[in-house]
Amino acid sequence: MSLKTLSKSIDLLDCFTAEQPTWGVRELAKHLNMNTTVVHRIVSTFEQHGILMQNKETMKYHLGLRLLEYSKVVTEQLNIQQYVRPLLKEIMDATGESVYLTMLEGKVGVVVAVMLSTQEVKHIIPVGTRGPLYAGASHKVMMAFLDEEVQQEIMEEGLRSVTPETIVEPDVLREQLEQIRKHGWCISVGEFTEDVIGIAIPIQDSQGRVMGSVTVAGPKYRFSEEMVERSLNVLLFQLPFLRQSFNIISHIW
Amino acid sequence: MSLKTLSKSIDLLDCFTAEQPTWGVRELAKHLNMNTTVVHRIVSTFEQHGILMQNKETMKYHLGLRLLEYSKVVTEQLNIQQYVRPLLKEIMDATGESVYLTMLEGKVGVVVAVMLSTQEVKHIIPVGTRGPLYAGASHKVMMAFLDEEVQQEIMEEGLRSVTPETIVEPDVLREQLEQIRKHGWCISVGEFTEDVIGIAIPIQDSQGRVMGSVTVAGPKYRFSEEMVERSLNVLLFQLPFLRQSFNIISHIW
DNA sequence: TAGAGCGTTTCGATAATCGGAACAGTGTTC
DNA sequence: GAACACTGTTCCGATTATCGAAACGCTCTA
Repeated sequence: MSLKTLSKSIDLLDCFTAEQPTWGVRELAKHLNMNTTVVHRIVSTFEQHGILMQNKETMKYHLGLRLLEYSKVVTEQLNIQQYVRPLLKEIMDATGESVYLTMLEGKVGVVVAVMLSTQEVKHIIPVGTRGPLYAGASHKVMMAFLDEEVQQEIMEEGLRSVTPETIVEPDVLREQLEQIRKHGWCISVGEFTEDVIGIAIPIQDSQGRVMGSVTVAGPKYRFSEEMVERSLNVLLFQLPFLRQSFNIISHIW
Repeated sequence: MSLKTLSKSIDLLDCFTAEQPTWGVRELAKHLNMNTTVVHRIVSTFEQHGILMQNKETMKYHLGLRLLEYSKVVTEQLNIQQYVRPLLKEIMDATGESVYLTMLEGKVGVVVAVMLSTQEVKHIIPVGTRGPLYAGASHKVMMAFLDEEVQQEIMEEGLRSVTPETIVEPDVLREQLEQIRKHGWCISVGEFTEDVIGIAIPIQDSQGRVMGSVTVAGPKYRFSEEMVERSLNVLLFQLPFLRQSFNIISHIW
């Protein structure tokens, strides 16, 4: 069993998104079908701990700076600065395109580290971004190596378009996953971000379970056949080092 | 009044630090003087929401990836990428040293953006780091412009050494704050990090209230008198632009 | 094989949460 | 300028969710 009060409080916290980062008390109450008093108590408790902050002019609430500290602990624990980012940098230098480290969390992928291309035109997805496992190379390459029953569950929960290019046909997706397993890598065009190509390889632990993926991504027009092949070679060359870094991480996790 | 359950749950979350990022259920219960069952319920509720995660081998818990998303919303809201970081970059380019944007949160300072020096030897403090207002240039420069009663409260709560150089004498501190108000900037040596010089200016809103500070920091040996003066000039030159960026931010916050 | 440790579950006693109503503000409308 | 609508906030008795000792199932050590 779980704590109802805490669970509701977290649901409330989840309302604070990039799309709507500020909320009033009654506004939140309406949105969550909760009593105003209850929302107020939750919100003021969060405020006391720096997790929410109140704008004293508009009286509305927004996420607090304390959350930056939690996030700092997470990334430090992943040893991202020390182990992973140097590897991403090498891949970025060799390809010239943005590189992403994505991790598996249940049935979603989470971007945990980025190394941005130094070119003027580049692909940018911020750390912390989450998305469904069926859209985009970085996610599909993880989904392909999950148990079939989990894949089935994801498809039964419904495939929704992120972009017009997102695969929403279960049969098409199933066949693609089959191909990804066969090749050991995945290329997608515009499935998660329009006009962007992603090339991804999975990272597995010593028992062969997928933990995450590494992706090179950039604007379509820069990815000739030769460039695709080169990117893939760079990724596959770095794979053993990435695996090793992940083993260090997984000892902590 | 505040919610006891939620308050305790957040206290529990606060145990997960860089020093001790993983905890067992009974271990946490002992540390917090709480019942094991209670801790277990809190922990598993957090886990259901991705805020904590359990290592299925050691059975211990650690902070979850969901926290990265909250942090993403915070920084996006601050429009740090868009407005602030380019300014920090200019300061870094002009001085060659690491630059920090710190914000005031009650009686602590929180690092909300960094632009690291490209030199081999550099000062590094990660985003999300918190510290008392009496230690280091970035913090003292904010404290100096607070109401006197708040300053008094901070001193009454006790001044503890962060490094051997930290000012712990209330009278010395009071005089320094006086000087900072007079000059409009602050230089400190080794108060927050040993052998590191920090040069900071405050950022105030249109009503003159301190919102944060910007700091140039690097190893002591690189800061000649000339370099100190140059850094200060760079900071003061960028100040109006930084203020403007902060005004944009404060409209949202 | 016994013991000590772990995370987890159960269930009745307990105490914290809930929520309607009212308060104190601000800004808008007529 | 008074009535209204809207904020965030506080109060207090009824409600119900949380609490916690004890036990379970497991692993690891002696």
